[in-house]
This record gives sequence, C-alpha cells and structure tokens, in this order.
Amino acid sequence: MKYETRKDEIIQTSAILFKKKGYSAVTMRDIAKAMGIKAASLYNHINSKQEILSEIIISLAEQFTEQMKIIKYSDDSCIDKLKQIVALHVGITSNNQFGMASLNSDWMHLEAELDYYLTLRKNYENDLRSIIVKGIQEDELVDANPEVMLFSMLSTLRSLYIWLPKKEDLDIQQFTNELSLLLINGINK
Amino acid sequence: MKYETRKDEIIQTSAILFKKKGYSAVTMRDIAKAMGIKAASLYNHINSKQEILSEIIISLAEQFTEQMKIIKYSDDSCIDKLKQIVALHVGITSNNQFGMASLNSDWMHLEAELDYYLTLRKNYENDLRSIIVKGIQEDELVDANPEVMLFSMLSTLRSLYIWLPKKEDLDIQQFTNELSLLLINGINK
DNA sequence: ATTTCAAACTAACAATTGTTAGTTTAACAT
DNA sequence: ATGTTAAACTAACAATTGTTAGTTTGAAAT
Repeated sequence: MKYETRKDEIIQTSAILFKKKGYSAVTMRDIAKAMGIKAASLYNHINSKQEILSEIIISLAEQFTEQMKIIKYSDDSCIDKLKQIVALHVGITSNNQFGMASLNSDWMHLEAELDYYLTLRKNYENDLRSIIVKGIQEDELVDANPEVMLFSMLSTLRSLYIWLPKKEDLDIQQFTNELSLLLINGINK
Repeated sequence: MKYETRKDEIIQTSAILFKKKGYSAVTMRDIAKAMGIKAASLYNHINSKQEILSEIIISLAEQFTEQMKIIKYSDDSCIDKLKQIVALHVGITSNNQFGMASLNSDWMHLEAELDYYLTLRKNYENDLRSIIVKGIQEDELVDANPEVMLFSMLSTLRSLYIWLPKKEDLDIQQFTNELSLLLINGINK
C-alpha cells in the first residue's frame, strides 16, 4: 500500500499541490479533485485545512530537531558535525521534497502551532550557530563572521527541496559528499 | 517625496504585504487598508492585482538580466565575475527587500508574463553556469560538479532577502566582501 | 466663478472560499 | 438477514474574493 491511512494520503496529496502554488492558493476542492472525491468528503478524515498544513510542517520540524540533538551531543569534530548536518538535510529533503516546500514557504500560515514551530526553528539555528562558533574557537574553521557562515550554509540546505527533484538520477550519497566539500572548502582552486 | 506616483506607492505597499503572507493570501482590501483608502480606489491607478505582482517581479528580473549582460561580456577573471555577481545580488536585494520576496516566492502566480519571467531566469542561470564552467576549465575553480556549485551559490544569493533585513546595522560593502570570500574559499581553515 | 480632473468614495456583482448537516453506499461481522 | 461502520455523497451556508459602475470630493487652472 502506498499510504498508511486515508488521512496520510490527503496530507501527501496536499503537499504536492502546496509546493506548486503555495498553501493559500490551493483550495479544499483542489485537494479533493486530486484524490477523485468531493471536498466535503475530506472532512471525514481531517478537521480543517489548517490541520493538513500543521501535520506537514510540524512532523518535519520535529525530525530536524530530533536529529540535531543527536549530532550536537556527539563528540565528533565540528567539521564532522557540519557534514552530518548536510547529510541530515539531504536525507530528509530527498524523502520529503513536497513537505519541505511547505516548511520553507508556508510556515507563516500556521496558526495554533506557529509559536511552537518558531521555537523549534530558533533552537535549530542556535544549535548550528554554536557548532560554527566552537569550530572557529578551536581553529577548525576560518575566523570569519559566523553569522555569514550560518546564513550561507542554511540558505543552501533550505533550498535543497527546489533542486534535488530536478536531479532525479542523482546518487544521494555522492551528492552529500560533493555538497559538504563545497561548503567546507569553497570553489577556489 | 517617498514615492514617484500613487501607482508606485501601491506597488511598494503591496510588496511589503506580499512578503509577510504571500501574494495569494493578500487581498485588495488588505492593500487598500494599508494605504488608508478603499479597495475600489486602487483601480484608479492599477488594472488588476496581477498587474501589481508583475510590476514587482518583472522589473527586478530585468535589472538582474541587464547587469548580468555587463558582467558576462567583461574580460575580468571568472573569480572576479563571481564577486561582481555577489555584489549584484546584495545590491539589488538591499534596495528591494520586499520585492525580492515576491520574485523568489510568488513568481508562479504570474500569468501573462510567466513565460517571459521563466526565460529571463533560465538565461540568468545559464550565464552563471557558463562562468563557473569556464572557471573550472581555466583552472581558476576547483574541479567539482558545476551544477552543485551553481545550486549552492544561487541558493545563498536568492535567500539574501530573508537575511539582510535582520542585520539592519550592516555595512553592505563589508558584507559583500565577507560573503564573496566565504563562497569562494569555504569555511575550512 | 467655473471647469477640469485626479483620486477618492458607496454599493453592488458573481464567483469562490472553508466548512457543516444530513444522507447514501457498500463492504464486513454478527 | 441484520447491524455496523468507514467513507463517500448532495446541498447548502456565510464570508470573502477581485472587480465594476456610477458618484462625490477638492484642489488647481482658466
């Protein structure tokens, strides 16, 4: 079976539509049509349009939070931690290309869970910042502005959902390595 | 005077709202309220909601196209061209923080001008790719996957609109240099 | 004083929105 | 056969959407 439950099917179908046009531009009738049913029938499985968005975003945000916890408490070097973070983003994104679009573009349409999401995101950024700052202190990383490093790295990782799908025939493991090397060593010869 | 024309004021006000909630979630009444007038009054100055979005996005896309033309036909080194492209993005973004949000997130809601926009974007990407490939050929850049370099660099540059506004007290010139160095040399010591 | 005109207004429209209520269908267990 | 249940349906709702038509305002030009 492709989906665990009918609700799960609704969520995944919605994520596909949300990626194309954004949460606000997708109607319940759009979602229903994509599933071959009527809009009212969706409400046998979900409570609101909002709930669909929350399920997509929060479950992904929690996956990142969970994995970050493991990485930050490991005793690997900072460079190794950063490599693991690259792998984390590539991994989650390649398995959730559509959901990641909502996470990145439609989080502001969360309502009840907006504060929770923002907290998770803030904590994640702080954890990544700490790893970078420690890397500079311990002479693993170049002594540049950590905010710029944080911004550049996160921008690339957060945009993966746009690019990974375009490179269908991609070896994920190899791509992860290439991207890690690039972020760490730059493009200069 | 802060605005050239009333139409210009509508466009810039709309861009602020579009950045917060996205094009689809902003209503003509929202825009009108932000200007202290009624929704119907907007139509004395603009023809449709669509038109507002087009004006925001297309003018920016054309600025990028125009400047890229100058850069690509110069006889600077590839590294220098890439530095100029970083400066181009930082420059346009710092002057158009709100419009850049629409360019990056709401281009799919263009209708009549969608094809034109996609052509401009494709050409821009191709120009940047050519610079990178030439840089590799001429041993200026490391011999890595040019697609990954293109993706990483563009992701960072396209996300500037999210980050620049958070660093209000930022020296633009210095930031441009830091970012160039980072993208070129990486974070490794 | 009168005319002109940009730019606001009120009122309304047809379509679309998320959602609810109540009903039907059809597969399964008793 | 009967009852149960998940999951679909039809019909409708109140609110909101972008937009239009026609009118009023008020300052500048004549």
